[in-house]
Amino acid sequence: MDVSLDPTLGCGQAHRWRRTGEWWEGVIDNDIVRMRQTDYGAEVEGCSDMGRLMRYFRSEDDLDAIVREISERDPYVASLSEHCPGLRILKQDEWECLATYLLATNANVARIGKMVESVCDACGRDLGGRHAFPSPKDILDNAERIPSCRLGFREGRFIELARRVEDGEIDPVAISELDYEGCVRELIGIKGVGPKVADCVAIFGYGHLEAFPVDVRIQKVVEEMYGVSGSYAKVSAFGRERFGRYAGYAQEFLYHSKFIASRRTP
DNA sequence: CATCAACCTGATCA
DNA sequence: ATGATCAGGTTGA
Repeated sequence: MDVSLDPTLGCGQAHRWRRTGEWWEGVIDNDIVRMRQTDYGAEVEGCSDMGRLMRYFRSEDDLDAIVREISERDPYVASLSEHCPGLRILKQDEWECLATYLLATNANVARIGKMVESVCDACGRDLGGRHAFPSPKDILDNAERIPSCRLGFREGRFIELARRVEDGEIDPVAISELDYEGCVRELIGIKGVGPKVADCVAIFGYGHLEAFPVDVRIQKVVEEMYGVSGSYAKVSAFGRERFGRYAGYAQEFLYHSKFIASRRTP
């Protein structure tokens, strides 16, 4: 499997990966996984289920074919993939992805990571050094520790989400049966989940690669490059129609192009 | 349906 | 150093 760890794990799609020297350390389910880049792919330590790891990295995604397909619709955006070869969209755990992105509201990537790690430390199973992402029950059983995580206005939404999932009002597994539109419709009904978070969960948690999440950065790029602006619905629909079933990958390429541009311009 | 302030906190900027 | 600003948005008016 071809993969570049830096753009894949460091771009903010998953929030539990930390880089120390040449090693990336993260938590997948109940494993503390360490990875480092090799010529051909990645070296892995600590993973008890390589099949799970392959699914996590969506090893079935043929990156060249995806870029080719995007290229038929928009060669320029496809060419942006050269800035981040080996970038893969991840397939994260549904519940973890939903709960994590609920916390992402109006916070920067650094802060999201801290909130997530804090919640894991406070409520998740101790794996030895790192903690697993807590189940809804873990959160409810340790609710008194949540205030120390300093989630701010997200705290109430976070606990309510845990309660509704634990009570069966929300079923993250059942949502995986739905198509993209059904998935988003279902997610948006959750308090604290708007269109942006729903799209992120649809793509990173449920594997709907046609989702085109529009954050402030993508909003600016799309306006600059295509002159498209306006409501969330309008811009994200533009992305899906323009780039097709791999719009999510196109979104990543655009995201990284903006990153490079903004770092070059003081 | 579009617009807009308020929202917790902390990292970043002036 | 210390205060303003803003951040992978959502909500409710």
